[in-house]
Amino acid sequence: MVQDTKKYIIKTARGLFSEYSYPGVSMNDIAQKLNITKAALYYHFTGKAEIYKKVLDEVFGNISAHTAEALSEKTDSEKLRVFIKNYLDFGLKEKNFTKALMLKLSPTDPQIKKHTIKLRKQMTTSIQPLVASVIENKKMSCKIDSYLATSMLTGMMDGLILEYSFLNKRINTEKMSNQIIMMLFQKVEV
Amino acid sequence: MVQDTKKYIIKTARGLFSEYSYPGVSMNDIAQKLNITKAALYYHFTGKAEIYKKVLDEVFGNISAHTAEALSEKTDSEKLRVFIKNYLDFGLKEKNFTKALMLKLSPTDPQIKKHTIKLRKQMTTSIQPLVASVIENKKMSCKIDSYLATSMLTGMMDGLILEYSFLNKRINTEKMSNQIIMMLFQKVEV
DNA sequence: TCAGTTACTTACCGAGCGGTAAGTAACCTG
DNA sequence: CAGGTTACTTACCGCTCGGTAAGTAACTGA
Repeated sequence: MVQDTKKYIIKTARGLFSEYSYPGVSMNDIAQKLNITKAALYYHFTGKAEIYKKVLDEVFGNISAHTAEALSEKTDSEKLRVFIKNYLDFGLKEKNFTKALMLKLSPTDPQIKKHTIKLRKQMTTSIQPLVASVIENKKMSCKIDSYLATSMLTGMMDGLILEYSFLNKRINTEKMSNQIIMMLFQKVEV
Repeated sequence: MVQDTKKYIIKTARGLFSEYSYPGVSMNDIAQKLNITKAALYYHFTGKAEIYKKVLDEVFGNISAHTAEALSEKTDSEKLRVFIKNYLDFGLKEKNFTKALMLKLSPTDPQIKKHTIKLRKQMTTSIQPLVASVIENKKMSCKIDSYLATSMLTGMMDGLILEYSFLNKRINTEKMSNQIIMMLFQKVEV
């Protein structure tokens, strides 16, 4: 059962990367947690970078799924609300990981950085139209570029996730997502 | 001239930490850039952590100065605008540094993390009253906690800084600061 | 039964890390 | 001019890192 072992390695690695970030996790750490030797990891993968990339793919797969779920809501503002909530929930759960590392950060390996940028761009592209339509429908007092607004939204969410997990604060994502929408798009939803 | 050498070391270390982050810079890197040996650094400082802390103090000193400058403006909204612009300018200039690392991130050394939290809290505390008054005066459609709003503001700025420097995008901080105010506080300033 | 593959382990490598002990030139002071 | 201090350098330490070569049980198919 090669695939099972591989999947189990990825799963374990993901947990560690999520908790301690890429440079904070060694091949030995991963092997120890699996009760195997480091060399065994090199039987299944070409190296640390490959494992990390596979983890990244999985994480972005989850984000895509959450985004798709949000986009299946009825109204635009509801789509946005669910997207924000899902993103916050996910980011806070995957601590050091979705949080900061994969999104941006210490790109020691240029290939990993490239891969990350590609995946992240996919996500941004998928929600930008939504942000654009929300901005237009909500009659802002002044025109705002939808790309910038999307950056502000994702930037703000990332920033908040970083802030709260850094300070180990509790966060009510339900309330928070409503307040973000209220602040950014002037739409109040009790 | 002990002090001169020390200051020069700090200055050089700051540049490197800013560019490559704490774990990305070794004592050898710092020494090499100064054309001295690694051991010489240990003559002046107890270790890497001490150098980093000194750098952190300097950086936060700069931020405090910028904040004070902003707070000396006449109107609240102008204070806020200048603060945001200064913060963005500074964050983008000090790349990997103010950007992410010192703000939050891989706190291998718990002492450094503690130090960072303390310094960061100082900054937040100094602008929260400003945010509070801006919120109140701008008659939002719904009450928002000033602490949360401050977190959203700083989180958003950090997020944007991260985003733009990660993707190596140019950024017009003048325009950006106006748009942030517009989005967050419904105040337009051409 | 026996060769071949699979899924590992044991034992190692060289490089780089933070940090230190000992030595040494240059200077200042009595 | 001796003695001590200052500001270093040379040479090392132990450790961990990512990665590899070689060996080995367990299973598989002819």
